[in-house]
Amino acid sequence: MSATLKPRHETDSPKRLQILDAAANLFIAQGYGAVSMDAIARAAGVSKATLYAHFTSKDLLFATIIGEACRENLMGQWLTSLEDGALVTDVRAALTALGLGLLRLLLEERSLAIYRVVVAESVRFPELGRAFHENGPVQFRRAFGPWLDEQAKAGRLRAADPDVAADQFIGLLRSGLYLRAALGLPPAPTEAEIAATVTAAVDTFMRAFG
Amino acid sequence: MSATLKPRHETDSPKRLQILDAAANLFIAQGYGAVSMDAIARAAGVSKATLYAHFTSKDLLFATIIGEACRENLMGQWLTSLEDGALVTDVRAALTALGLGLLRLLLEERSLAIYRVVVAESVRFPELGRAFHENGPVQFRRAFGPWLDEQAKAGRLRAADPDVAADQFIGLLRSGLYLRAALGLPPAPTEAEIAATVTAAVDTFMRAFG
DNA sequence: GTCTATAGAAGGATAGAC
DNA sequence: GTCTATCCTTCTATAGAC
Repeated sequence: MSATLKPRHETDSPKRLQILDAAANLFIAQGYGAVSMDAIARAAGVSKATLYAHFTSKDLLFATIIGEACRENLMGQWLTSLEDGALVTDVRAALTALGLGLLRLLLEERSLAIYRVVVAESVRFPELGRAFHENGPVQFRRAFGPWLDEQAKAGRLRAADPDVAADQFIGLLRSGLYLRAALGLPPAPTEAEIAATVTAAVDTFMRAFG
Repeated sequence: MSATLKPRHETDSPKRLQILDAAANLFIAQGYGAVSMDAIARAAGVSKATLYAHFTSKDLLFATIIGEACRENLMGQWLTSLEDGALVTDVRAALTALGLGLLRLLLEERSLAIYRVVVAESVRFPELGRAFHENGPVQFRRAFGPWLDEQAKAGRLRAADPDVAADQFIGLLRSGLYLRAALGLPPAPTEAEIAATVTAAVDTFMRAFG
């Protein structure tokens, strides 16, 4: 339950990488309780003894893998789109591009699966909740807030608390569609629904802060 | 896995009610995988044989209990506040009262625990996702939408798609605080934070739809 | 209906050979 | 490091007595 959390390295043994990959797929898809160490060993093509030679417990393996999944930047990659030259002065276009990228990412099956696992196990594994929060909302605020301030200084947006505005933008994006998808309810979101949700979110945001 | 789902009745045997109560507390607090039938029997003060006499499988017991928890109206009780006479003509006050009631309810430890369990298990138990969605967002739309239409007809709100507006109001309420609480991250939300979140949500909503 | 006792399977973790 | 084989615990579910 307490040991060193080694991140993944290219120098890691092939077996270790096999274990990490197999366990990640299983844990992310099925959660902690539904996956056995037997199943992981089988999927990784190693014996259970080898598995335990690399990870001293199931808890440690789980925390390592899901923590790493959270740190693989849920949102960071999309924030750079705010720096796109053509969009700097067109607030609505910038928000729409950002919103589309973010919502598509949030609705990917892998993102949803990580969300389900983290929400389910964050009580027993508090470090997972912290990692998810830090790499999701917190990171978004850190990048989006300054951009909002910049736009406000340029007179293209009303001055407001940037953290609140950032949270509300995410909240608007996650309205409606997201919960349905997180619960796995059919029908799966269509690209048209995603676009409509983003448009509605940007409309509301611009009316409030434009 | 498939059997008749009997709801709770006053005519039910005391043992059955003991089982339902004990199992509900355990499942809601710890989820499906972490709770054993042994633990439920112990907490209910009955033997495992008695437990199985009432519920033919762990799956059935789990689905019965969580489904019932979803149908115990997560939101319905608060929608009546919209009919409060004094608030009919004061849109901002009505939204603030509604928002406070809803957000406080959503942040209760029991509501959060149900959310965690449903999100975690809705893939394996699709009926739970449906029950949660139907008794949460869908029911809210059904009550909030007509109220919005009414306000629009009275000229106190701008005409807009009531479903979208209802979803966005929930989205604004759940921005920031809610995810942190769902992940169990300290510090626990204070009443001041709740009030500030509601005020900010109503502000944004009124700027967009007022 | 309710209990004690237990079957039968699967779980996490380890010993010892190579 | 890696394997096979196995230990011990815990799990779901049931048989049989009252």
